[in-house]
Amino acid sequence: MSETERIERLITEESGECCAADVEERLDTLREYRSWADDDYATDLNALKTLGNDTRYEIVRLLTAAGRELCVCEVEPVIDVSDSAISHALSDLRDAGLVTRRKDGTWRYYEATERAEALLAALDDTRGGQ
Amino acid sequence: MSETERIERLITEESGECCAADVEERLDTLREYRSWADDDYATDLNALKTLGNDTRYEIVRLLTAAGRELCVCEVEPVIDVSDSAISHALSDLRDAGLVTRRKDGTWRYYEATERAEALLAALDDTRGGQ
DNA sequence: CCCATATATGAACAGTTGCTCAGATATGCA
DNA sequence: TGCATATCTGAGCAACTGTTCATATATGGG
Repeated sequence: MSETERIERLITEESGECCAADVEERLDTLREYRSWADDDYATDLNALKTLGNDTRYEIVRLLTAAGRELCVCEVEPVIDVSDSAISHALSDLRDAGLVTRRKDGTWRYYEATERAEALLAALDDTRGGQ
Repeated sequence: MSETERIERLITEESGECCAADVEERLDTLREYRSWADDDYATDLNALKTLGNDTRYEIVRLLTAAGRELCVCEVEPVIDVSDSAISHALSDLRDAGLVTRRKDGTWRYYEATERAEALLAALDDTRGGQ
């Protein structure tokens, strides 16, 4: 059973009839839907991948809840992994465009970006929806 | 070097002075930031984990671009993994609250939820921001 | 009731990920 | 310039994930 045949069967059930051209048209339309901007694709997906991890998600929630930049040493007492893991996490988050970094002496201050806040807000705004 | 000492040093640099009570207060505030709703936590994180995967992300983008429910057999010709992988992906997306399913005979129609659309919109709206 | 079709499920295995440990930078001060 | 502190980096390994293959379920029609 080829996929083309299945689409043909589907269209037949939907509209009562179906020719080869109908199948091609449907497939073209579907392929069209899939062709979104390729440059953004990797970046966007990476933002989701990066935020979709306990440690990194917790850090971003913390930064957002604080509503201000936090020093690495303020993050460490609250998040239960090693200092090294936090440093790795912050670095990944920065690469993903989810936090920014400011240097001040040996201190490093991190703050959630608009993008991170928008993603959390999307979650907050759609809770309980089906 | 304990974390408490580092916080003490930070506060001293920030405000010129720091006593033990200042450190405790700062730590309490930080811990407070971290105590968000625990029920939602797992659900929200799971939504991000689930969407942060090539196949599943592509499927959700496809459904959103289509702007209508799609039959499984319409998803399969466009996404380059086995039928089984697509079925697994759709099932995971449904568990995560990112798509809904409607049965019609042997066909299954899937559609992106508000939550999925909100997350994609958050990405779309914050592109190019630092 | 039996068969064909559409989709779902489970096991298994390769690939990826996230943690910790050890050590490397980098900054400020004596 | 040498030391202490704050943070970062890389390697290594255990744990997790995503895919495929084989098989199961479910629905409709003859």
